[in-house]
Amino acid sequence: MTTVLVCDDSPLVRETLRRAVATVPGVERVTTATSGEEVLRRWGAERSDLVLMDVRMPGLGGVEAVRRLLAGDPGARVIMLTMAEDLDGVALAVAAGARGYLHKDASRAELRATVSQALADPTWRLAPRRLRSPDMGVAPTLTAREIQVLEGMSHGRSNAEIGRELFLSEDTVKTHARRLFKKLGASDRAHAVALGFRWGLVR
Amino acid sequence: MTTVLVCDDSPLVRETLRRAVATVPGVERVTTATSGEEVLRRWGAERSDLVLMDVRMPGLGGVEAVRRLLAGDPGARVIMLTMAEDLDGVALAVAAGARGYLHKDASRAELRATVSQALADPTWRLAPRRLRSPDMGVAPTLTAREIQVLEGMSHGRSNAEIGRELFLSEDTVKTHARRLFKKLGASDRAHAVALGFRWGLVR
DNA sequence: ACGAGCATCACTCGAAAGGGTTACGGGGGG
DNA sequence: CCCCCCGTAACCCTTTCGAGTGATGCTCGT
Repeated sequence: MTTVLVCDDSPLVRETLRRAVATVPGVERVTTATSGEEVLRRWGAERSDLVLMDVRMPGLGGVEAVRRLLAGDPGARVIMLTMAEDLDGVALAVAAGARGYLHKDASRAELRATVSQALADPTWRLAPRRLRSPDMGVAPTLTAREIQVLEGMSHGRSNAEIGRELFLSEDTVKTHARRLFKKLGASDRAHAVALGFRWGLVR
Repeated sequence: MTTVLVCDDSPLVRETLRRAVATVPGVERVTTATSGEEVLRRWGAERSDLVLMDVRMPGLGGVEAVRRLLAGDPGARVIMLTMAEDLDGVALAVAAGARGYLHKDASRAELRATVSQALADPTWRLAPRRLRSPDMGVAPTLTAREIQVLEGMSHGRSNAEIGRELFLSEDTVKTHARRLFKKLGASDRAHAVALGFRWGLVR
C-alpha cells in the first residue's frame, strides 16, 4: 500500500496538493496533516512512504519537524515544499535529511514527476545544494525562554527591556541571548532574528 | 462586468483561489497576477472590482503593493490573503488601506462569502484590528541601498562588513541603517530585520 | 532653476551588545 | 548517583551600535 502524507497548515494548499498527488500512478492513499506536530504524533501508528511537508508552518517549523521525524525513523522520505525562494529554509531542511524540495511554484506535472520518482527510487535524493554549514544536522532546538528572548529581540526590545518584561535580570537575558546565538549559529541579534524567521521559530 | 483579480506568487494557490472565486455568484471574470508589480503595471489598463492579494510575496511585498495601488487609485478594493497568523503584515496592510483580510486557512465557503460581501458593498471594510501604530499609512519604501544594507544585517554582518561588501565606508552604511530604521519604525537592527521579514522585504 | 530625495562620508558620544567566565539550584537520563 | 542541560545571575572588557549633526554631489521632476 503506497501512501503519501501531505502536510501543510493551509487547507486550501493541502487540498490542492492532495488532489494532485492522488493522480500520481502507483499512489494508493494520500493522507494529510496540518502540522509538523501531527505528523510526528501519528508517525508511530501509520507511516507513509513519502512525506510532502511545507517548510514554513506555524508552531514546529517544517525543518524542525523533518529533523525530529528522521531522528525517530531514519528511513523516512521527506520532500520539502516551499512557497518562494526560501533557500535558507530549504537548504537547512535538506541538510536535516529531507530528500529534496519542490517549489509550490512547480507545475502540477513537475510535482507529480518528482513524487513519482521519489516513490520509485527509495534512495532518490536531490543533489545537495549550497549547504552553508556541512555539519548542519544540528538542531536549533531553542528552549522556551530562548524563544521568548528571541521574540523580544524581533520586537526591537533591548536586553534590559526584555528582562523587565520577563522579570529577569538583564544579565540573565544576555545569557539566554548568547546561548541562542550559539544554537542558531548567529553572529548577532539581527542575524538571530533572521534565522528565527527562516526556521519558522518566530513570526 | 464584475471582475476579481487574484494575486499570489504560487501557481498552485493562485489556481485554487481562482477556481473558488469563480464560483461566487455575480463574479463574471477572474484574472490573475503573480506579483504586486504585475498588478500595478496592469492596473491602468484593466481595473478590477476587487483584488485578492497575498501579503507575503517575493519582490514587492503585498503590503507595499496595496499602498502603491491605493496611492494611484484610492477607490481600489483589496482583500489581503495571509497564510498563517501574520498579524503584523495584515495589520499593516489594513492600515495601508486594504479592506480586510482572509486567512488562506479560511474555508472555501468563508472565502466566497467574504468576496461576495465585499463586491456587494463597496464600502465594506473589516473592523480595524489592533493596528499598532495609528499613523501607519507611511510607506516602508526602502531604496535599493537600504535593502542591501538590511539584507546584510539579516546575514549577521556588521556595518563595517556590509561596507566592505558594498564598497562603502562604515559611516555610509550607518547612515543607510539609520534611515531605514526610521522608515520601518525599527528601534534597532534586529527589529528592522524582523519588520523586513514581516513586510516581505527580505527573506 | 530650484527643491526633494538619494548616496556618499565624517566626527562625536553615550549606550548597548557580545564574549568569556563563573556559579548555584533543579530536573531528568544514564 | 552523577552528569548534563536549563534557568537564573553576576563580573569584566572590548567592540559595535545608534543618535545627532553637518556636508557634498547627483538626478529627477516641476
